[in-house]
Amino acid sequence: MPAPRRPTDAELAILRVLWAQGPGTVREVAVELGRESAYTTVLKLLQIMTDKGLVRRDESARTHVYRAARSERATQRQLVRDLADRAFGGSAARLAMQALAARKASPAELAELRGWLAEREGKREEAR
Amino acid sequence: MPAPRRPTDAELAILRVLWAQGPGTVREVAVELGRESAYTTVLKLLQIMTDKGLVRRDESARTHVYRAARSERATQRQLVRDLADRAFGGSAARLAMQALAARKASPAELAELRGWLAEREGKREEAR
DNA sequence: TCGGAACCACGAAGACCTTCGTATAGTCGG
DNA sequence: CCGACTATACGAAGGTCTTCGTGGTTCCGA
Repeated sequence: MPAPRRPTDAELAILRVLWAQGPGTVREVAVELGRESAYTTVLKLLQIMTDKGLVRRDESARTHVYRAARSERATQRQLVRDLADRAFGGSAARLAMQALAARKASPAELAELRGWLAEREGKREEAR
Repeated sequence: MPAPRRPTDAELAILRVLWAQGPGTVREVAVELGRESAYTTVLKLLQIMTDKGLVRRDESARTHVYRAARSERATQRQLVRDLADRAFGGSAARLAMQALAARKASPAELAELRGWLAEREGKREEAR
């Protein structure tokens, strides 16, 4: 089995729809993507993604139903790890700081992040 | 001017060398990359990157010297923003949290991150 | 039953990416 | 001056990505 490649841009756009809407048909995905891409383009991509293992296809009905093979979280982690390796010397923390600097986060998001860090701090204390 | 595309994998590998070592010749970059790619491959990529505006070339000497056109930080920000848009609904904070969850950060890095957040908190207080 | 609508499979075009071989020309030691 | 070494430029091959048209099938309403 060759090394798993990361999803391409067009593939990611389709995965976003499947994650948000749940499993769906080619038409449903195409409609959701708007008139950006023709029906057959979406079809072709989904076929390729099936071959790659990015989505799974239910062929029991005439109109096939596709669903994402991996969760949004798992895919996000893969992409983040990949970017950390390619551009941040493998450091996820440096990536995280650049992310916060690159785009303003809402107070709610910052609070969530602080909570997350505090919790981790707590666990470290416990481990002593 | 067309929309600036993000650096490709091979381009990023070269940029990493230029950021770490400072401006350099084709040979210096090729050596630093190891035997992964032939000299002429690096040359070709640097020529393309020059056309794209990713690097600048000093041709005053016979042996040209290349340097990154944009700083490492600026490029990292662009990549992070791009990934946030493509896979995190535009939220850099969610990206940051996934990054921290995806790969263990060292205590030093976590401390730095806490300090960064605390400082931001301070600034927000000041602004009142 | 018949014609249109919806479906899937397939192929091919065009754009990029990455690789490297070959051609050509400047440089320098002997 | 000449050969070896270095440099740049260029072209082409082979791969991936994205797009969409065409063809063939199935379904369904009139």
